[in-house]
Amino acid sequence: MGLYGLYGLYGLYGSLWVSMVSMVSMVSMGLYGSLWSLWSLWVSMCLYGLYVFLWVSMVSMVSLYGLCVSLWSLPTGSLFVGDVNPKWWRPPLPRTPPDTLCFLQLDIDHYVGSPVPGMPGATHGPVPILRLFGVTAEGNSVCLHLHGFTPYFYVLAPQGVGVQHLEPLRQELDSALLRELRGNREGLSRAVLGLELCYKQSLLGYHGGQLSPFVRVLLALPRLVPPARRLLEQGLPWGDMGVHRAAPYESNVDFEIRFMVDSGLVGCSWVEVPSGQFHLRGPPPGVPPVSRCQLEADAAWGGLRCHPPEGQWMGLPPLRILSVDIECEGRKGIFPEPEQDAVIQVGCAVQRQGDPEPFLRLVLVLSSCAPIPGAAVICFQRERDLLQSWAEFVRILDPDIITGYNIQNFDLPYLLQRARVLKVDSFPFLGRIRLRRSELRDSTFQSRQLGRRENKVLSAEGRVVLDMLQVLLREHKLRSYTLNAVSFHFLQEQKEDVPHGIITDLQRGSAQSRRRLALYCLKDTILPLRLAQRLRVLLSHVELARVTGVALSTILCRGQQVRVVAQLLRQAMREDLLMPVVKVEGGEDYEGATVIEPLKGYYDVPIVTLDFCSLYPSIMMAHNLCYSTLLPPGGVQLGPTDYIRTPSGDLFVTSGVRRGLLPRVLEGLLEARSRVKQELAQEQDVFRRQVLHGRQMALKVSANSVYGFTGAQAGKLPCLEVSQSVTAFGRQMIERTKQLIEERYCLRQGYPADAKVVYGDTDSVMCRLGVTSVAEAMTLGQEVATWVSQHFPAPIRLQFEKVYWPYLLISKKRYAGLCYSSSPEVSDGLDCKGLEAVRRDNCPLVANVVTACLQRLLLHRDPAGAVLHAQEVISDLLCDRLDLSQLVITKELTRSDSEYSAPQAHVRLAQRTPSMPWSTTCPLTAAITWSSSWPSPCCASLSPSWGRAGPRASCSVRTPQTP
DNA sequence: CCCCCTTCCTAG
DNA sequence: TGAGCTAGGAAGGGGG
Repeated sequence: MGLYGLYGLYGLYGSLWVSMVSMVSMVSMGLYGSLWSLWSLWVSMCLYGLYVFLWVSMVSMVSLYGLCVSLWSLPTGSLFVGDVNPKWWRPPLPRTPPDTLCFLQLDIDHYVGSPVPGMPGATHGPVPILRLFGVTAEGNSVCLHLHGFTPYFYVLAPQGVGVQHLEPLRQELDSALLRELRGNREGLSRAVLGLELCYKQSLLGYHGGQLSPFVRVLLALPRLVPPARRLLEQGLPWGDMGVHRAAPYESNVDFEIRFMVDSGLVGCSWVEVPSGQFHLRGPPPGVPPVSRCQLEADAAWGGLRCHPPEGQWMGLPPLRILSVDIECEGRKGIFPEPEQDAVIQVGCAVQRQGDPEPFLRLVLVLSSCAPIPGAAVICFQRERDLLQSWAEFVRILDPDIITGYNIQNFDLPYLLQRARVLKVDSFPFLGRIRLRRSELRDSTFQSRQLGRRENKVLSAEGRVVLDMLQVLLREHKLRSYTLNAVSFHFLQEQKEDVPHGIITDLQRGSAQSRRRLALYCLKDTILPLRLAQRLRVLLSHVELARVTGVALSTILCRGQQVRVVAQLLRQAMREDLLMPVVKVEGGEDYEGATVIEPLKGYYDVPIVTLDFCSLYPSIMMAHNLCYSTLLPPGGVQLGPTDYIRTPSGDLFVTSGVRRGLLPRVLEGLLEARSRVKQELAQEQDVFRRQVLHGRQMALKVSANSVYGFTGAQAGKLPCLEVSQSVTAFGRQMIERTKQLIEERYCLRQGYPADAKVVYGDTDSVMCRLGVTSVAEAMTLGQEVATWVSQHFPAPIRLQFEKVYWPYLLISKKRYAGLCYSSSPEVSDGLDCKGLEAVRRDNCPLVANVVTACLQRLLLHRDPAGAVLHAQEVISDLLCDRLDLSQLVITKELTRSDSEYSAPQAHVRLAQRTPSMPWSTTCPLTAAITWSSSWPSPCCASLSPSWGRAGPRASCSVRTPQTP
């Protein structure tokens, strides 16, 4: 009796709590969502009652603690109750609640909610609450609500401002803001929490180092920042100081970034809340949980401890990675549309980070399906049950990361839309917040580099969507990005052979044919997991998040700028420097790097390549180039040794006066890079080497993008003085290097020959030093590099990179050569830059022919033979590389026998190829022409000639436009 | 035929 | 309100 009483009481109590907590969420949901949430509320109420009942009645059986929490996580429906595989649950919670709350944070966001008693910050009205999602070392999922962190920004105050001016200004701004809040439905009573007078400096420009008065504007909600900034910028009365238009600082910093920077928290790091400083959500009198995580707690912002990702805090907990793939019942020749075409199968594979294999394979099939060993098959008669069950599966499984191939733009949107069409009300709740509807958002991403890219974004709070297609598009330049091509390239493994056209037929066939489709579907979930594993995608992205200090999801779905901003802010904060908000204006372009005029030709002698390592970062470090060291024209007067004039005419103070922020940031990145390179040198495992290589590349790209950030005119903080100084130094350096080498390494100075810089681009020079062997070239190259380096300030360093022999220089940015980088005996193979062999805007035949010709020329060292056997090359290609049935010789043209020209063979080939992803299905045509003029204006040529300097040759082929 | 523009993709 | 940068070759199109 008593127990039943408790049950009902606690059920009521719980439901009240849930309803209160859900109020705010419901505001943002539509009517439909609200209806659903009411229903869910009812279910939650029952479950909560049951949960509390179990809790109270089994207090002594502590081992059931985990089970209770699991029950609380039960899905809202009951489709699965009989089918739940124990492996689906996360590991149970430890026997006793944790003493300290320690976990790896994977995702950070914030929401506006009601204050929780006992937590810092406002005690009534809406408050911003940060939310950290993560996983403990034991593999339990965590949701931590952090209270008391306040959004803020700064404005520059007029000289002579005093604390007495603050309260009138606060009231002015406060009432202006509240007036703008139409309706003020949340009942905000105070928009401006406070103004603080502080003394800081702008990080833009050196102004003698004096501090200026700034006002720090603390606001009740992050969304008040833009209007507050606008009001202050437009001008408000500052008491007796009159109306002042105040320049804003750091008002364009995202709330989460602000929080991470201020807390010293980097992405994917371990955090800890000490004993007694957090309150686990749970049974009364605790606050009821709102998430699906196993552990949920509240803590004050100040109670969070952040462990730098070093030593024991470098590892990762057993994260759960869910890979998903769906099959649709498409109509003949029509791409599946969720408004019409059913989802017939959903494949899932789940792997723990660090495990070699998935521990769970599951496929949900519409209609019957024959069993599959090693995989669970669940059959459904109705599509809506299938969809609902999948969503419930996701909620039970509680994955940290959702992966797959093109899930971001296809599978997930399709499922969501299909569920909407079929009115599967409980479907779109895929995140970790119980009452939060998963929504689809269109985002356009535009940059000069990548062009315009349209993406869909699924909201699933607390889970990270990691689409392998997006990762590969960003990080690898491939000819084709189909899952099949990519798997073959990286795994030497391919998809199950099921052509698109027969999917519907297989579905409509028998249990056996649906089994075949299920195998195909499962394979498509396994392949992305294997790809991610082989390319160490998770590890390298985690590393990037840690290095640049932003969250994993930021790394995955945003650009380079936000990473630089985060690093800049961290550095600036330590020195009381503030980031101004600059206006975007379409400025004119600035001058970039020098490309040395190539001495075109075929070189049958060793050519030494020397390059400046991390040229632009090292220039910025060597000359202390930064926002904070820029001396504006007509600025403070300084002694002649206190500043430098860059080759572009801009002035910067020396590091003795003030060390720049950017040089410091770069130091951090490059030191991390050299640590990784040391590791790389000791690593034996092929694939771990690839990771480390990828990681050091990522650090290099991060360092290089610091320069790009200063030149990004549509960016957060462009500073062309910095970027044009960097490139101007670079231009000066490469000219100087050429001059130094040619003046010292010559006959007149006692060297065996006159050295010649035959080519160079941005940070590299290719030199003919007059030596006749690779070994000599390496030795002399080292010496030259060391000697030249002495002429430049640290950390600028010219290093020996490799030797080319032979070397074919066709034009700027187009060359090839046989490469020796470590051993003079063993070549590293052909290196080919800019030629059609490495370009993706031609059909594969073109690249193949060019590669074959380059091999003849550079590997077999037989330029004449390359032409004489032109037909043979084609025959080789026909036989070895291409399917004869796919090639048609449409035209055979003249064979010139003029004594001044090499034999010409004009052959027109048509090749049917699977189209490139961005191309249509038209067959591509390649015209291959051999001619004697060089460099040839022909569309395609491989043509040697003999001049006074010896043999010369060029090779290029093009694809004509498809008619 | 030349010149100038755009588009694509690469080098660094 | 979110987007790193410039140089440069190959090729097509349009205008003179």
